Amino acid sequence: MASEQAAGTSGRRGYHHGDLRNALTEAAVERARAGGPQAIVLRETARASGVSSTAAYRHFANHHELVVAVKDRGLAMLAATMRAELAAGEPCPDPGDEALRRLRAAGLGYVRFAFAEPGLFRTIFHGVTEGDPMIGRRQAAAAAGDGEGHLPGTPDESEESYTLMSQALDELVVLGRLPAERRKYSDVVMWSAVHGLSVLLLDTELAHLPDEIKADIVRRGIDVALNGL
Amino acid sequence: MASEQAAGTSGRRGYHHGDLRNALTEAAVERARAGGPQAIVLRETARASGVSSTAAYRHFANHHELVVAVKDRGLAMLAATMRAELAAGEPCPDPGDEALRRLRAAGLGYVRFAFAEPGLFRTIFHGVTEGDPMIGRRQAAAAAGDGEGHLPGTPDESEESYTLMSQALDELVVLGRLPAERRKYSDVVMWSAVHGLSVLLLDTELAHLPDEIKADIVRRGIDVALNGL
DNA sequence: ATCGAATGTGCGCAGTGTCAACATGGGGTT
DNA sequence: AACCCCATGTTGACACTGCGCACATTCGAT
Repeated sequence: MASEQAAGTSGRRGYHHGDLRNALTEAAVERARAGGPQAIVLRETARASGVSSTAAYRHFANHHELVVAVKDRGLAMLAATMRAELAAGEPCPDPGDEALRRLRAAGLGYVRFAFAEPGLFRTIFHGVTEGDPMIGRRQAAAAAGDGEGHLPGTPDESEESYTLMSQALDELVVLGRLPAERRKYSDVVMWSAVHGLSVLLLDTELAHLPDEIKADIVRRGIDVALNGL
Repeated sequence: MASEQAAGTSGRRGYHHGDLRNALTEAAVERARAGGPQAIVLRETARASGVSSTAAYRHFANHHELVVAVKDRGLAMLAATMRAELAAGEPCPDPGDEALRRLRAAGLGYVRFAFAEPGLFRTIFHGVTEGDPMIGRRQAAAAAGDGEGHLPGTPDESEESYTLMSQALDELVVLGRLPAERRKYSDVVMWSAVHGLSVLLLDTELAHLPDEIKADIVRRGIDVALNGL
């Protein structure tokens, strides 16, 4: 049969695609962006890549792994958005102010991403019920308190979005803007604050509020968290 | 045919069930408790109620409405848990302290419910993409600022869990423990704080942390929010 | 007693995730 | 350069889902 498939992103020259795993992931990401995690359907993703449904099983053990691949991309984009937000504002002269600015910017970037890519954001935090979103790599060898700031069982490496906020907090401690005793769970609390804001303003009655008000709420929420710390 | 179905919860005497809507909802709630929103599958729910799949469509327009019914039950249970938490601690003599205690208890109850019923909690906040969790009743007739505390587009009536926190905040203002200017988005911020904590400690690497540490984090998170307000 | 509206049943359709058996051809070995 | 292996794709099928349609049963007003 000579049916040249309309090769979407990366062409397929012959029987073998050459880069199917990527093509599938990208197609899945596109679906997730448009319709959230539920929109990631393996068969259609394969179809969109001009390939048979079962071909996907050569690159993903099952549907869930496809979703995980999308999550990873989403996480990367989240981190990118946060980094962009960091780079956007101009640095403050005082190192303490600068660290605080970075922390605030990181949080703002987090929420901004959620608003800009709700489908991906929802996909990142979805379908747990047995180990998922940032869960997975490395068992929680959790024996409490390693004395330092980081608590065990935390998504350190490989979770840039988390790291960005955590580092800013470390700086604040070094610069004396945050008492060391209060450092302990600050990263999680900060993360939880911006995450809560994102989810509520996205998946709740509050989603109907006009954008300006949402922005006010986000500002207020972040300020409250920073003050409280 | 004389096949007496093993009528699960509420018996079915004959051809007509008598209370199918409730039976279906309860069965669905049970599935959701065990497996989250994804576990709510219409056909099986009908099967569990000893009834044909399509019978469900006499009581729910579609699968989504079944899920909504479960959400409503979940919301009610959430409120109940929060109320229980309020009643648990003994009231403080000073009215200001008491209001603060209530606010903290409400937040704690929220998180406690999330931990106690993760399946229901996840179901409550799930599958949006077009109007859902507390969204739905009444369009956001949102014209900003009615001057008073409540902002338009907020789940006031019918959302007891929200009301509990909101009322405590109102009391704090009346008792002079919270400046009126800062009242404005405090309810949303408080809600978002406890929601963020719940989600992260439930659906994230952090879920692997030992319970005591989670409890510490929750305490810290709530304290930060209260301080920040 | 009768008849219409609720309510429940069976069957079928489209679509999904997944498996097993088979086809293809690119790359390393000779 | 010829050869064969095995990673990669393909077809077909199974079990399951949500949902619509036509039909059966029964409850409650008349």
